Amino acid sequence: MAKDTVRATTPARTTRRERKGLQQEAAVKAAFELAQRDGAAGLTMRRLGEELKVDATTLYRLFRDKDELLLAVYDHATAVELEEIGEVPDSEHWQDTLRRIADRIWATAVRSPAIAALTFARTTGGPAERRMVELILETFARSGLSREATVRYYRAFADATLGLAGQVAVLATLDSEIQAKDAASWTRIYAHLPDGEYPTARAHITELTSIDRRTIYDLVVEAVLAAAERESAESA
Amino acid sequence: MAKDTVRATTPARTTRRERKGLQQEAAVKAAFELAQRDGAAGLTMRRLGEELKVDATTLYRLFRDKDELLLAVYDHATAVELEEIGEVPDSEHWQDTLRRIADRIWATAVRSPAIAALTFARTTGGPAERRMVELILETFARSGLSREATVRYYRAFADATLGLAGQVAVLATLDSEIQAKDAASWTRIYAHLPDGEYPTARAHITELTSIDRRTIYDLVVEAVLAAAERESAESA
DNA sequence: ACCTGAACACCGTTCAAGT
DNA sequence: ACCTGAACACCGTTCAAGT
Repeated sequence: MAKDTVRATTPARTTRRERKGLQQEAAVKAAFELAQRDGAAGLTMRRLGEELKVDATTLYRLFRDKDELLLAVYDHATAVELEEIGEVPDSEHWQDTLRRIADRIWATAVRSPAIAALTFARTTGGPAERRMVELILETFARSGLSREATVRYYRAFADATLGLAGQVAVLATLDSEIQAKDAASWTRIYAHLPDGEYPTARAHITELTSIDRRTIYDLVVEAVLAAAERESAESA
Repeated sequence: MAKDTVRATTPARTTRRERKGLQQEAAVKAAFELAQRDGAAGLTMRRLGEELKVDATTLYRLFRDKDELLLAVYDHATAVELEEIGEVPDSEHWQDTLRRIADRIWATAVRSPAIAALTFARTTGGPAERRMVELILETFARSGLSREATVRYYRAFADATLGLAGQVAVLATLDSEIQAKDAASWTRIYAHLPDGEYPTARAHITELTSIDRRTIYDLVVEAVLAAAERESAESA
């Protein structure tokens, strides 16, 4: 519990900047846990202040506004991802590396939907994001793609994974009542409509109700990897 | 200007249900325009009430809550998309139909970012959404895929396009200051770092700064279509 | 039958005042 | 030098009261 680190209880031999850094770290950690526990709606400046036993307005000396705090929290989540991905063995095929990365991005969205939902479309500008960019670029570059194509596929991979993971995250932050409604939408809508109205949807009702989001995520990831592979084979 | 339709100024020969339907329609249209004009943050119940010259709380007889209103607005946007897509000629290749659909989904996100950002991860349950589902399913089914694969690719296509379009939409709803920061992030971050730190990112800096989001969108769409084509060729 | 408006329980953020 | 707390300008939503 480093809760009180936001207060000036640090020893005298730290510079102002170091102290501020530590306070930010403590606030980010607390915000992360708060969002985890109480969801996106629970992460407010007042509640975070309470958690840190500090007046909410004090947080504005640590972060310019709530947005900046959110981005810092998201970068923290990315740092965790990177740690889980760990070292990339030299022998690992570039596609397998990307599959592992995609898997961790998904895991973050499932574990921390509140944070992911709030920031999936954003650039954090933080150190973890930079390392992640470097890793994905490096990996596509290994495939033998041109510089231009490497960047194109890096972006396709990053945006598609974050976009799809963002959807699950947003959904997970909604009321469980709405989630249930969303999950049952196929049967709810099509099971009780006149026969002629949506013939194709009705003909596929079994398949529509049984497919899961992770399958779709993997399908899109594989489609992007396959396209990259084909393009690198062509240029070789 | 059908502004006052929310008030009970309709002739006596309409049932209560018809009247409510008209009022809902007028509210949805006004909400759509309000979001267009003032952005996501501008679409509040009070402001919508003002626009319709009705007390904000009156809207709660038309929609259970703000979420329900939002979904109705999103369904309205989907209806516009469908109109723009128009009839699908029998001669059109299934991939070209899907390209046109993807293009209109993108257009909605660019034109109505506030609405798209608020609802891209959601199911509206409305009539336009049902017709859209029917159209996309129908089109994939034309490719000769199995029932199971048709549904798989329908979802991959729909989720990927909405996810990516959702990202541009969310970005477009942010302060223009933040948008500029986001757009310039590559040069801002990597141009001023020590040489050894992110070698791959630095080596790709020109390409990273020049790529645009629409190129990435099209790349992902094409990757999904190519995967569908290969799978349908295999099963044939 | 329909609509209003006061009220509740919140938000993010600013800034003068305290220690 | 640092932190507080009152205050501002908002939210979505409920419900008793009006016409």
